[in-house]
Amino acid sequence: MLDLKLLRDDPEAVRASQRARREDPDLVDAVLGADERRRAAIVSYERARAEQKELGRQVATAQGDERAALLARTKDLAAEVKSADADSQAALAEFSGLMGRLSNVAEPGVPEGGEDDYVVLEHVGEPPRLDFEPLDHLELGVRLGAIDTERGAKVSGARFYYLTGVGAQLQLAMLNLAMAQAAEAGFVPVVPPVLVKPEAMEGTGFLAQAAENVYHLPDEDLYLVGTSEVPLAAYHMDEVIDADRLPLRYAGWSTCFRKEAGSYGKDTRGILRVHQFDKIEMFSYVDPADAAAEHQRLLGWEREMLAKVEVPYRIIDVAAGDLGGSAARKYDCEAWVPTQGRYRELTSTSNCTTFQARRLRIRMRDADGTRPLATLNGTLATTRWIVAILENHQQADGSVRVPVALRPFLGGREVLEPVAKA
RNA sequence: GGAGGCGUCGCCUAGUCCGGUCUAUGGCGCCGCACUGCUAAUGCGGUUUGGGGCUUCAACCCCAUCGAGGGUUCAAAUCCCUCCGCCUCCGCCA
Repeated sequence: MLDLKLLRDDPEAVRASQRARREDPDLVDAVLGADERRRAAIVSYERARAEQKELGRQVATAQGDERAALLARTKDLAAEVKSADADSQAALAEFSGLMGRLSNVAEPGVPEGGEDDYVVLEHVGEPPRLDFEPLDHLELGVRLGAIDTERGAKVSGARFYYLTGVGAQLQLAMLNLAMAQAAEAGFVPVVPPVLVKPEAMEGTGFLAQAAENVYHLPDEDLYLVGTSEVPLAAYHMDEVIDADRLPLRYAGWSTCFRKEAGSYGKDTRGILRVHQFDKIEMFSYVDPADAAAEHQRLLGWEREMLAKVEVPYRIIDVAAGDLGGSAARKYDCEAWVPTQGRYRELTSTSNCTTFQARRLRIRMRDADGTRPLATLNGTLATTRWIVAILENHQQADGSVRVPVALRPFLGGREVLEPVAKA
């Protein structure tokens, strides 16, 4: 939810942001109009209700004819209150519907434009110079006995897979390494629920543009989360947090589910784009004044983790039109994938400012009072990282060198060797 | 899954049977003030949350809020319905 005060005080700023996001700037005026109508309706209702209450007090003590007369008057008032209440509820529903469609205001400096208008901030590491024809991650995964997409499809359908043997161990090692790093940095490790109520999904902004990618269980009206950001954000829903407890940092480990609607034919090979994967997600609750700095810190922890798996990557500043509704700014780290000759997203960190906190009613309290805090999130490791690790560390004989930091989590193993086909 | 109990403004709690100054009681905690060598104790005042009005600010006023949402009624913490959560017992089962 956008800050209504900001919207009232500086609608032009919100219009500009909507334009930069390639969303409808006229929505701003529609929301402001609905806000006016809502306020007027509230005033009418409160006036009628106050009168009704006053008369009610008199009825309570009146006797005889006086009481009968009062009752007649208050009967009419009851009808008035009822209709004023209906009006204000309708006005509120209209307002909320429109307000909910407004995206967060992009941070100053965010590149304008859409998906392809990102700005590359930095390159880290060099793509490996391979003096042999590289195999792609699936070919490598099959040879290592690590990835089985055929059986994944047999059992569950397209975009499902089994991680087996060293594949399963590699994923566990990577996730454990990430969780260890997060814990070291002061994050509270969390294994959250992955089925959540509509309120949690709605509050984090995933039932807007991203709705088509969300799995829903209609019998129970529960949603499968596409990221632990959802349960980590909703964790403090409806709470007021003392400022001296901030920042609160959580690292969630969860399986993530995405329908990948609209990506037919894209990345169908291997485990780059799948319906189910595992992820370690960092999530921070901070004072809004500290949000931009926290965003940089999250990016820093992502860089630290990427360095540990020794893959070359670049950092991009995602353009306004590609931010998603909740984020004010988003940085992605994209790893080099040798067989594709391009960079692919491994992490994404978003500053959602107070947008999610308003929807989820999460506030902070300090000497200045109670107000919404800021939430931020960032990826620390996902199943997809296996793609980059296998491809960048492959050797001519089809074996894969294990990055040094991962070795303790893989029983000291330095190389993953091909196995006979199962 | 079945039966029963419970849910009150930080925590505990009165009120619910029998609707009306409930404009929600009291205690604890917390904040302010007073008193007091310090601390403690005591006294007085304040202390849910959200929204609106009026305001330089504060004060003040109004509306909503007794798990959530409906309903009955002139009037609901109180009566009725649905849902949610917690507890106890029974059943079932990884």
